[in-house]
Amino acid sequence: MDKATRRQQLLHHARDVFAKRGYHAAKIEDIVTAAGVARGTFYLYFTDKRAIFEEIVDRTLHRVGMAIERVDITRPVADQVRGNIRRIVALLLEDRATTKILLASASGIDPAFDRKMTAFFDEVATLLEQSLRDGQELGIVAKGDTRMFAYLTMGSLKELLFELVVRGWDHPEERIAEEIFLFFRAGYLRVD
Amino acid sequence: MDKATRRQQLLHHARDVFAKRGYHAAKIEDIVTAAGVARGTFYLYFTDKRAIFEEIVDRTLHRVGMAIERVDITRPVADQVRGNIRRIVALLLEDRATTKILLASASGIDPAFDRKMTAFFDEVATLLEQSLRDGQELGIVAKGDTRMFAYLTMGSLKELLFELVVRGWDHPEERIAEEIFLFFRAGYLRVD
Amino acid sequence: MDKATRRQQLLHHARDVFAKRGYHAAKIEDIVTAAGVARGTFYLYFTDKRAIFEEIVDRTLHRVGMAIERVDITRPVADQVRGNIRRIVALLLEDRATTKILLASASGIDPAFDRKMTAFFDEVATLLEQSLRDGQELGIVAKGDTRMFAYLTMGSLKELLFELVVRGWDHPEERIAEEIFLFFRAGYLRVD
Amino acid sequence: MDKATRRQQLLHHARDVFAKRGYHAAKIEDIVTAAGVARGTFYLYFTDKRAIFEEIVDRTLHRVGMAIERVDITRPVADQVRGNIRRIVALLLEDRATTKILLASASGIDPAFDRKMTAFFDEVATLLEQSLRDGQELGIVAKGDTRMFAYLTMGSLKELLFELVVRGWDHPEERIAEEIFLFFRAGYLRVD
DNA sequence: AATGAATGAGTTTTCATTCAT
DNA sequence: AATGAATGAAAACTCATTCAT
Repeated sequence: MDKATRRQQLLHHARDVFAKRGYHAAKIEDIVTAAGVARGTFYLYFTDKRAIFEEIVDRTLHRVGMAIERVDITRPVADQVRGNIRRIVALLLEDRATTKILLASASGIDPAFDRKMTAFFDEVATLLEQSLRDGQELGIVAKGDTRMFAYLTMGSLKELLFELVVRGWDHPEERIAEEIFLFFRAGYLRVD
Repeated sequence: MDKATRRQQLLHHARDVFAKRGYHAAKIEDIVTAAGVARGTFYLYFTDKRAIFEEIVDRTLHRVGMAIERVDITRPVADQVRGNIRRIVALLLEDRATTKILLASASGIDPAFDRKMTAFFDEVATLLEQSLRDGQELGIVAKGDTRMFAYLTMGSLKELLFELVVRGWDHPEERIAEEIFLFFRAGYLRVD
Repeated sequence: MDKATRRQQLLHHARDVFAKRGYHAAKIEDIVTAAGVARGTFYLYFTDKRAIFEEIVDRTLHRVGMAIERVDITRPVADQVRGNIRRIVALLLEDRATTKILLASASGIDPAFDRKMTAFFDEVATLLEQSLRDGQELGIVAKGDTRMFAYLTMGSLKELLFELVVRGWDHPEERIAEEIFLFFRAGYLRVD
Repeated sequence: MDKATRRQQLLHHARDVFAKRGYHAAKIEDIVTAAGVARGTFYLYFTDKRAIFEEIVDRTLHRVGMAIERVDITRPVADQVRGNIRRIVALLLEDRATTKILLASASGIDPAFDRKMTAFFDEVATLLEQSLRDGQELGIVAKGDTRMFAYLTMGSLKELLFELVVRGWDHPEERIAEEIFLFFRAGYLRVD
């Protein structure tokens, strides 16, 4: 087994252990047992527990970052928004273990790591906010605080994915993105 | 100092410590130092670290539960919904330290505790879902999966409060509830 | 048992363990077993293994430093030199375990500690050198490199004490200082 | 590269690593990296870390042993003593890395090794003592404890070389032996 | 009730040594 | 012979909890 494969193997099992137990309850022992290697082997590939956790999280954060495309307001907007939602949802449902880690345990690790997560979501919020501002100028986004819209958007997505992935709520995957889109477009309350 | 006051004092300081450091990084030592009592005293009032954490969380969960009133569809709905949002937001912004704990560290404690948090949000989601179903029958809630609406609702609220409380985002408190209400009523996207 | 006594007890047993095994072979386990306390107790009194070792060494280094009196050249010199030698020898033979540590294991601990030892002996050498220079001006110290005389002096003392303490060489204690004095005064070779 | 050369290469680099870091801080990894061989290769040539260290030390101990010639009292003594000092000093200044190991880290390795060092210096002390006894009979060594003279001699030499090699004290090499000789012959104190 | 010293289980990490290739 | 990945024993250190005073 070559180095890269062994690394993958450790990442793979670590991901499962973190998803199952959470960061603090996950012991190096659990990871190496799952991977079927000796304790010392772990430290040949990762400097410490935090490093492997960070790598797992980073990889997916990066993919999520890549999945979000800035909305081009010179083209039809609806499908671009739908596309963004769809890509994020698909990506996060594809590797449920990592999504679980991301949404359920990637906080309270240590100050530096927490800052990193914060920074990521800040970045996404800022990206989103810019699009929303562009949209307001074109009249395709309602008036209101765009930062707040951004948080409301992220929060609703996060919670939904959390329920789907962490709590195993069963909902037809293909309809998720569309329903979220509709929620952003028209809310659900029909009162005056 | 009588028993009840001493308990309060410990709860108070524990809350601050948990809010500042998170559950795992918070040490009993930190709490008793902050409270100005001896280490052993802590265990006269609480069976263990988890117990005091749970009590802090429970108290607020309970208050949040109490703040949510089932919408009475025989009366005008809009203000009842507004009221629910307002009460939750007010309550959670009133004790920011506890809200911080609730939204940033109350997970990954241990399986039993995690289940309890899950159960609480399940309960809220179910309550919300019932209201949404009632609303659908009356035509004041859009068609669609009510469970999903419930999650989207909770998620957006949680994220917003998280940003306000944990990250210190500054937003005029009095307008928060109204803007959330509008978001649920009409979303923000104005595309076809 | 009060804190100070417990500290002393740990210092006492640690000294014996370090003297017997040397720094690296001495385990915290050995120390706490010898002291009859739990492992954690050790860390209530000392931050780590190095800290207790340093404290043991420092205490004696300090006493040795105090024992050396600058020779006052306006008064008869011989007895002052004798006094210095006598005090150092007496002090180091009084607590043989610590002297053993000082002469046999207080090196190779870590760079910072090694520098500290170095600094101490440098200081002693410098003190000695100054006295030797004063002596040269008065004609009671032979011409020659005073730094070298200082090292030769320290080295001969160190080795002798090492043999007495570490290797258990038996030599009448009361005559040691006088014989060393004679060695510095006249060497032993009687060749031309 | 043949076996003998590879061995030499490992010994050479091990010596440098031990000199730089000391026995305990020197890692096998450091040695093989310096030597440019694989970790496993090390164990083809040496049974363990101690073995290579011992070989480095032994080699020089042996050369020092060889350099000391028993003083022949039927011939002029002064130059024979001078010669002994000169040979030892030259030999130890020639390979400063090994001398550093010998004087700064060759203790606290393990009981067996420590005994070996002890035994070597015992042997030298005994050799020296015998010469000193012979000398006393001829009247060319002062009265006094010859064992003590032996230790004082060894100690002064060791410390001086330690300062020259380990601490980088700069002193004209050609004069060292002569000054030491003078020290043994007449000390430096000129008091009554 | 209050204290705070003592406890020791639990975990991470290091690194000399082994061994399959 | 050479390699270097794998091993696992060993040790330090932490901290929630207990308990004698």
